Amino acid sequence: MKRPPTAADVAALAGVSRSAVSRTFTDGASVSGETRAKVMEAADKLGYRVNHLARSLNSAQPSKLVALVVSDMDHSFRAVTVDLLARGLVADGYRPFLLPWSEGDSTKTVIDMMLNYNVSGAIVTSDTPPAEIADECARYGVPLVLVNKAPVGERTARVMQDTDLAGRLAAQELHDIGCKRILYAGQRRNSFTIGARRDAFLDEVETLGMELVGMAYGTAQNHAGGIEAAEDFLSQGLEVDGAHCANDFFALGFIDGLRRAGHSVPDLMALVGCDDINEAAWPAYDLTTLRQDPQALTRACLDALAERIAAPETTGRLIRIGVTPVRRGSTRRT
Amino acid sequence: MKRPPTAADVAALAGVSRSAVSRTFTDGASVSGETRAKVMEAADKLGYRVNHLARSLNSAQPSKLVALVVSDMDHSFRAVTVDLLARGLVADGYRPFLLPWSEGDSTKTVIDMMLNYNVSGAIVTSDTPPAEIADECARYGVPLVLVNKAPVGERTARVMQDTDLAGRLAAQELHDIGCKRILYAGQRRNSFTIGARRDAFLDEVETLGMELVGMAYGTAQNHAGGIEAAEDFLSQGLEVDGAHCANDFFALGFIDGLRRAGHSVPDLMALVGCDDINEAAWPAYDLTTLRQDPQALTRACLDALAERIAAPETTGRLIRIGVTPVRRGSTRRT
DNA sequence: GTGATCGTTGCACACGTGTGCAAATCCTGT
DNA sequence: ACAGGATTTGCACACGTGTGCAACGATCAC
Repeated sequence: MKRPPTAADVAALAGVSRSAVSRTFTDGASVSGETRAKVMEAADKLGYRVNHLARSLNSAQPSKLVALVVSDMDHSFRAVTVDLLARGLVADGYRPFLLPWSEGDSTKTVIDMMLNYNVSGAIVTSDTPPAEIADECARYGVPLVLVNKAPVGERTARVMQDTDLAGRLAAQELHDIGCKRILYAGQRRNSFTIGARRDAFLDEVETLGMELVGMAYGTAQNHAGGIEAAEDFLSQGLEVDGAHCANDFFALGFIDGLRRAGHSVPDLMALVGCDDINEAAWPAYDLTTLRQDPQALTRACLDALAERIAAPETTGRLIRIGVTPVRRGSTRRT
Repeated sequence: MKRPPTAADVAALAGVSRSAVSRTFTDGASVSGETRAKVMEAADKLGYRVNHLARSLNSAQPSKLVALVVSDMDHSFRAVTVDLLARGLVADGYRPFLLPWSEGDSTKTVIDMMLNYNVSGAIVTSDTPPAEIADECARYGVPLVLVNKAPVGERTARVMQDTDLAGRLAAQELHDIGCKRILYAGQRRNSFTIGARRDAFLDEVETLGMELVGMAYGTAQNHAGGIEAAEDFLSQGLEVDGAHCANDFFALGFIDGLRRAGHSVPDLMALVGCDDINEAAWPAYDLTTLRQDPQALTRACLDALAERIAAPETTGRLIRIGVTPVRRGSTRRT
């Protein structure tokens, strides 16, 4: 097991100085075509690759490492987002570290990781906000982009859904098909984005002259939580003709919970979710929802990160991502 | 924007040599309690963190970086696996790079990434096998673990489902409830694991005295592919009482495709999938399947990787992960 | 008190790379 | 042929860390 070849090895074989090798692999450096050719040949023969770790040691060159702090990867929308973010980062020349974090985990590991490897930036897209992480980033001057999270610190950029628009659109969808008696189903203790969306929804329900008849709760914002919420709803004996769920995953569970009791959507009530995950379009559910474009979300994150890496002193910005209603069977009157 | 503090800064503040600082943060080094205390205080005041990039430059210490090459993150099982792998790696002190790769992408980026950052190992879990990646890893001596992929090279470890067992169990599940006329639905050009499982399935179908009536194809191994396969099946006018699908995602699509035409499972035919993704348990589908434990899969990968990092010269090994039948409504006779 | 032993400390080097600076080389115009 | 400029090259240093080696001081046994 021999160690990988270094620039010095290549220089020796090519009969030039080590500087020449370095310059050959540095964009915009001054090397003659002849030397470059000799170097390339020797490098190819030896299988030489520039060691980026050593390169980034030289403080002039930034490290190109970016931390990707993620939770709830089993949520379909999250998985897609992470995939797109990683792809985008790689395409832009960055190297994404994947740092899973879930409630209860120590934040120390994540923080150590970011600072020990002096990443040049971080994107945080976990639901429950580990404020410590943001604080430490701010303290050490690591550019930070938060996705769908409450503001933390002075200089962090934030990308989030236009929750106000989303909440209002959900209410309008129900209003448009003539709903009058409305239910909201979600988690009791909501995450930041979902909470804001719910508030906008409830507000618009009132504005449009519909009546909020009740709330149904589940303990998690996923399929299982939706089933619980359906049971909660049924146990209350409410009469309702339209509902909005915290997100699509929850809505699918809600539908399954209603079905288990012999009901069906939209016969029992019209239903609007949020996110437009792939599963929402499956014929078994055919869920009306509000599309949050993962491409747009991702692009905004990458732009914001690049901007903050270029000018770390900039004060934080908030970028809102729009939503589009996607009408499907769950709001189709039969 | 000031640069992060270095060991020299800490040494100056604490009034000791830089070596003392280094030794304070190195396990098993010889430092007196008094010096250690002074160093820790100074380090804390300055907010010093050891720079792991510089540390790993010293060839004695391995880099602790691991590449995670992944495709099809939108597949639920894949997302869960990646999450568990990343968690496990972080827990074991490694740092996972997330490298998305899909068919059509250049392998150059991935290979460059691994070699430029001289990762100490890599786990590849993309479906279509980029043999080049494995070849380059072998050439440069990067320990490699392949998940559910065809063998490549001499010294790569492989972790894969016991496809033979899985295929036979699928057939037996159908046989147990009295099926006689069997259908297989999947992709025409199968991935390695799915192909092997299909072969074992077809073999066992014959052994048990059932009849293979036909095949149905879709163009992708996901929900959309399953719908296509259902249409393909219906257009052939076959009579069938049991079927096995390439994987769960595909099976859910297959069910939806049959439903769209007014049929239902298991009334039209019994159905067995494979993987046991979360969605398979959803009441709308209630799919009988073969559980592939992601925890066991992940653990095996991490162990294999650790083993190969410790002794890179070892010849490749194949670790088989068992499967367990999970009986649900799709094979329940009404 | 003295010699031996052992834990602690600092110096200096190594790791692989980028780059400022000055020397050297090449090219061009007359 | 020669001056002057433009381009290329090599030297030496910097980046932040770990560690072998020798020196140093303390402790202990006699």
